[in-house]
Amino acid sequence: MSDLLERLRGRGWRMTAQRRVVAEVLDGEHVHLTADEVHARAVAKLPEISRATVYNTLGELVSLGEVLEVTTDKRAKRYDPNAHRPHHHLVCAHCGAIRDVHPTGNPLADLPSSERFGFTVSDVEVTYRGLCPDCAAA
Amino acid sequence: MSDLLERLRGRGWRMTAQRRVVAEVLDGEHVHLTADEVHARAVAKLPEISRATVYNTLGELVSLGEVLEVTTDKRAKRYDPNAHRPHHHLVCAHCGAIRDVHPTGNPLADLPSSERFGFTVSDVEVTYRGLCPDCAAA
DNA sequence: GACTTGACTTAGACATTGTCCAATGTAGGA
DNA sequence: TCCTACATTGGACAATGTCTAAGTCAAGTC
Repeated sequence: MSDLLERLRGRGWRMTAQRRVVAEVLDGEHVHLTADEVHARAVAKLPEISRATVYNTLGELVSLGEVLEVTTDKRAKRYDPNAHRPHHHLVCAHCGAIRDVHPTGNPLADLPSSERFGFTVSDVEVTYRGLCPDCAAA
Repeated sequence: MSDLLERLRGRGWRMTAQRRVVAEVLDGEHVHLTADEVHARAVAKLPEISRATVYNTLGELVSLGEVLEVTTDKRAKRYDPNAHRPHHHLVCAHCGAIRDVHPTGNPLADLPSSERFGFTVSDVEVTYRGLCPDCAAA
């Protein structure tokens, strides 16, 4: 919970009301919010917070590795506070619903060095696509 | 080459100059173009083509399964004409360079049904991230 | 070849998402 | 308490994509 705030303080973050609110919004939610949704919820707690600050703060949280950026669709980036447990995503192609999933296997190991073209590969993002039960029924 | 045009005609596409140009641009390029880049190249061949038409046509090509939509970064969607050979992507986190890669293994098989939450999973997109040789050297 | 029709294209306004900047405010140390 | 560097603000701006009304044209029909 406020583990997050503690960690941030420990990293030399200057603690402002705005940053606390953004961290709280992410910390309290186990969903995948867009920047705008984060802003909307932050405004509910602190009406004068600006959009630029939310973007800045999200960017900083991402650089610090506290939050993951997920780009499941063409629209907005989404922010996933569940950064400390590696996982991937399952997205409904119709309604956009997102679930966290934990596949077996290790995709990084599946990329032979002959297929790496000299890149230093550090990360892999797997997005499964399909229809959620509701959309499949419709 | 004009296989693509033939297939499209066979599917009842009304063949217009604009659609032919967009199909040619994609067909001739083995790279990953953004919608705007496709538009720029289409304009070179047919100056009066409009942005809306390029977007429409790209959308149709994607629905028909002739072209893949790739969202490797927050910016623009990219269009990959290599839709008939399944592959994944390796992206440089610094300069955005993209390479097609062919990992071993089958990520779809790695998602147990207990992790599918009732979804009908039909597709998987794997994006490896890292640094390309040039950016790693810098 | 001319006609007809409905699908296609166009230009530009609009929407969404994200970035940037100069002016102002403030957290935290001295 | 005061200072100062860092953070925030608000609004302009940029990039990407969507929508619409009006005009255009491909392809079938005669």
